[in-house]
Amino acid sequence: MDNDVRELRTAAGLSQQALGERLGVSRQTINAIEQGRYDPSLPLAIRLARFFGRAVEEVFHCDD
Amino acid sequence: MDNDVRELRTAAGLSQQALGERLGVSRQTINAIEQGRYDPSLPLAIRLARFFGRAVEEVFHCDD
DNA sequence: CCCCGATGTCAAGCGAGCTTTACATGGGCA
DNA sequence: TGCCCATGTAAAGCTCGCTTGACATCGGGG
Repeated sequence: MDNDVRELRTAAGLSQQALGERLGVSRQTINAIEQGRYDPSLPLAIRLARFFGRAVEEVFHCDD
Repeated sequence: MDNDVRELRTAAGLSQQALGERLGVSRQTINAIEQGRYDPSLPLAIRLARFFGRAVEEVFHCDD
């Protein structure tokens, strides 16, 4: 399950810290998601996608 | 965070057990999600939405 | 050179997601 | 009546999602 969070975030000109604050999570959480260390919870995934104006499926890609 | 899983499942004529088997999770997991006892993980949410031919956001509604 | 913002990462801790096993209820059908 | 399917629920256990706090590195600007 990889994702486009880093590309979308940098394209938006935001730091991991800034994005975390906008979404109500810590910068470590954003970092872990970008690195693929774990998947976000469903509510966080929806907030992330909505923040970038994309569908969840467009931001998070299942590898199967 | 409520969802339309029960409606979609019954419309598809499937039992909780049958749906769980199709998606690779237990029937208790399907039951808990339908009852809103907890949210599915992101990969399971994507599998559920895809199974019913919907977008994740169409099946799972954030209450905010 | 020193400072600072941005990133990477670790450890400890807590609650959520999911499992298996098990027991209870209600409905339909022989 | 008895059986079976579907559903609801509970306990115990494991891993994951996320937190705070901390420390390390790198690059740029004074």
